[in-house]
Amino acid sequence: MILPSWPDPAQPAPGCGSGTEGLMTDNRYDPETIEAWAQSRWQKERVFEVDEHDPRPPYYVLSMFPYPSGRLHMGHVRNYTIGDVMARYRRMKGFAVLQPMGFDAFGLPAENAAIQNQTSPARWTESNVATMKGQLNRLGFGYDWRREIVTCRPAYYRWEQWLFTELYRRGLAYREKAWVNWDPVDQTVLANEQVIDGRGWRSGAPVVRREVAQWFIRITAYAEELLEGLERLTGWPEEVRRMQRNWIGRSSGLEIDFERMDGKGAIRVFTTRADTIFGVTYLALAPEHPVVLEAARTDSALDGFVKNMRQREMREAAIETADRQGVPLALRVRHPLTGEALPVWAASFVLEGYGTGAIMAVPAHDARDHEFARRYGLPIRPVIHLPGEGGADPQAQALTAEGVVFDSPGLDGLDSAEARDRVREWLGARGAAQPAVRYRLRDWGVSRQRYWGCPIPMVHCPDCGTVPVPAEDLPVRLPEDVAFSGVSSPLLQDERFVATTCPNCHRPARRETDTFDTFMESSWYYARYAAYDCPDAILDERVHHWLPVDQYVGGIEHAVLHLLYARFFHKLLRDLGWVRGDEPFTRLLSQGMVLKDGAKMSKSKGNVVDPEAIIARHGADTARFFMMFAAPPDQSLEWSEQGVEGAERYLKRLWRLVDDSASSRTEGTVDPAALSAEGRQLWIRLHETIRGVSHDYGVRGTFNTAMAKLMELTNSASRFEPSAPMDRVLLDQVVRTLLVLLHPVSPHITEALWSRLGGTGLLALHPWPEADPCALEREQWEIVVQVNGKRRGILSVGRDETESEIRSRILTDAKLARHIPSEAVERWVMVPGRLVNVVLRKEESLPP
RNA sequence: GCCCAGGUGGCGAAAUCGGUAGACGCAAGGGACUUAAAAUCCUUUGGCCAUUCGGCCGUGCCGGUUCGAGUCCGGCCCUGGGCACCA
Repeated sequence: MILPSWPDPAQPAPGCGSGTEGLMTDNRYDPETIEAWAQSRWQKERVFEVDEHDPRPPYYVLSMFPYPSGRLHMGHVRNYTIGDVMARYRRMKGFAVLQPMGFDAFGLPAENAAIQNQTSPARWTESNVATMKGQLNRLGFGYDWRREIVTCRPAYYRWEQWLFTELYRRGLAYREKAWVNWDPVDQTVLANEQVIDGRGWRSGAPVVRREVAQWFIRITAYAEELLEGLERLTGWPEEVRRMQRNWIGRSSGLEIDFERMDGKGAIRVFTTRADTIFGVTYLALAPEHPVVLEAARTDSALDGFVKNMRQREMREAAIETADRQGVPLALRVRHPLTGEALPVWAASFVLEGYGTGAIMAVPAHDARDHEFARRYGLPIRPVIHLPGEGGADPQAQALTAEGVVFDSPGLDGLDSAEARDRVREWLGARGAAQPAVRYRLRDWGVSRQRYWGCPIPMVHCPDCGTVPVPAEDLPVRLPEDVAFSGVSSPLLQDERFVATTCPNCHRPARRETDTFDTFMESSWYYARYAAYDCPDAILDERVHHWLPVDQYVGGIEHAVLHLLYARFFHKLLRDLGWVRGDEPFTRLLSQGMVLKDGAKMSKSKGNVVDPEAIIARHGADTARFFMMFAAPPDQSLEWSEQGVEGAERYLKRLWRLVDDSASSRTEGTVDPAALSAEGRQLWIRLHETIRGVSHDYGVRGTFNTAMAKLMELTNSASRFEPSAPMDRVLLDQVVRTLLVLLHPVSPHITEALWSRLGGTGLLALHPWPEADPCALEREQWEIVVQVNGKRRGILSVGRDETESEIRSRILTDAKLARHIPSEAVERWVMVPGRLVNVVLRKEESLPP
């Protein structure tokens, strides 16, 4: 028996890839050696490097880039394996696949680590980047590393700064004093998206309210488009779309003016229930509402209440749902329809940031208004009832559902929707109301009082005010040799950074010391990969070749943070003329978490499994195989050391199959007519596997079922004993096809075995096989025979057998017929190729 | 409280369009090989009844539609996730 010997990793085989030269004669499966060998082959052949001149059609696969925390964790391994499998599959399908990788390198952990380890955030970060890059390569992921983006490098962030100044010039970025979420541990402001259950998303500390001057980007200007665009994102999981829909939180209603009886103008409220306007018994204003603040100056009780509200923590505000407090103002307003004088209250449950910060309270039909009214003895006036129902006592409980209006002159008998229309017409005609659409979504606060982030390119000039840094002066470099002591940003004390001149008047001025929220960097990196080395602009025409991303892969935890911001930035870039199309990511796969003992892996739980240890023990191919086999990609995956061993056992079995079949294989073309009966079965199975696996990879994205099908075919091939000469040709075909189909998941072992079988070229570039339709056209089926829906047996049926032939065979089959008294058959349900159900008349069914 | 997923053997899971429930793998039991162990191979494995042929039950619970339901419909329970004073 002559087998090609192992290629020597030290002397990679030449491009033609016969792989016959080399020194190794050992037949053992040694992952470490073959993985290094395969990786050096791909690198030498530049398999993963693509550009826009490639004649193959483009396909862009992107996995969410990691924060360089130091080492990869299992979540990364899963995420990037899914991405790599999709990329390798599409490459074999003939696409020029762009799969880039980079690092989301700004962020707070670098500052903490720098203090702990007496190093600088820059050095710490860059060293982590190097480590993690090595780990990614060790796993065999096929990235075009020429395009690498490390976001803390000026070549990248200068364009982020430039983009921000453009937005500023267009009024899409602005600075404003605002009540913000302040994280007292991280000493910084948080966006609403970054507050989870009243706590900072990273520190976990209770967030407090503070009024600080902040930079904002006007995401609300795109709220409608961001919402509407979700409808067309059919390649996204419904779950993510729903979460974004909730987050944007559109509601449409009416803004209504209530005239102040002191003659000083009006208070404007926002309501979605104008149909209840005759049920209004008071107005409630947020504690931060300007009218409240003004009144508090001369009202000490009110002033105390306002100060108290300001100090409460966000979390308490959430818990205190039941505790609705308020203080009355010495002010009345006029009801716009009845002219009645209504009291005005400052109330804890009204939010300054939503609507107009003021509501018309209808205690009979709103649970919050109701509780507040009961607590302070305010009147409750029902104006809605449900048709055909006596209904509960409106004094005891609010009726919040829509219904039919009563006790409302001019609206009586109308349903809620009709009544709203009429109120809008009445008040609109008098200029006392206008339709309004409000969103839960707020403008994105992007200022962070941290050091390790992208400097906000603005200068504060005593004479000219806030001035953007001109494009030719960008980037504003973040000084990297800083003295690092405590929690506050070293930029505040760094005169070399802060002291500058005004770009306008050239007199001394001060730089902005806030840095950007790190979600800024990840909002546009997908586009920069396409124009990674463009030196004089943010992007260039190459983005039109690659964008949008065909397949994006990442964790569900970014459903409303990163994925909403990136969609927003894409629209900004589109409106500035840099990209085409409305959405950045056509298809999205949200992969599930990696669990151990039913819980998310974390240091505090002590259940972390280090990917590097797994690779050292079992090899990258085994790790990748297990990740794909153990669960569908969008579900959580339970880590199992025994499962990993099972995956390794499978790869060893495949290795042995190639070895063992060496003497019984013959190269050539399969002629189905010349196969033995068993050979024909295997041939059919081969082509069914090709069809099934292709469907699983390309359409369903269920890699676990694809692996199961490959294991079945492997088992069949191992058991197969060739009898006809053509059987030997078939066996060769099956073994080779197995390698091709498994390659996206376990690329190294398959590349090595391919080389060993004398396969031409690199398997990584081998065309994907097509199933032979002749093999899929079956001549024989096993169909199930049921009697009254109960399975009673199985019957082998030929393609040409008629229904009546099948029926008579069932009635004469000894095992089946005893369940069927022939005179009792009521009807035959026949599903071709599937089953036959014999339905008996009830009273004549046989007892067991 | 509102919205959304999910609940299938001892475990991870499969069943793709309403048509054989448990593919594939893990674990466990039995056996082969071995002086022995590891590795590997063969074999059994949802529950109950039966010496055998075989039968009955079984996809969270209760009901319904259907010749036929893990899959569709109604109600409920549990787990996980998202949102949560949004007017």
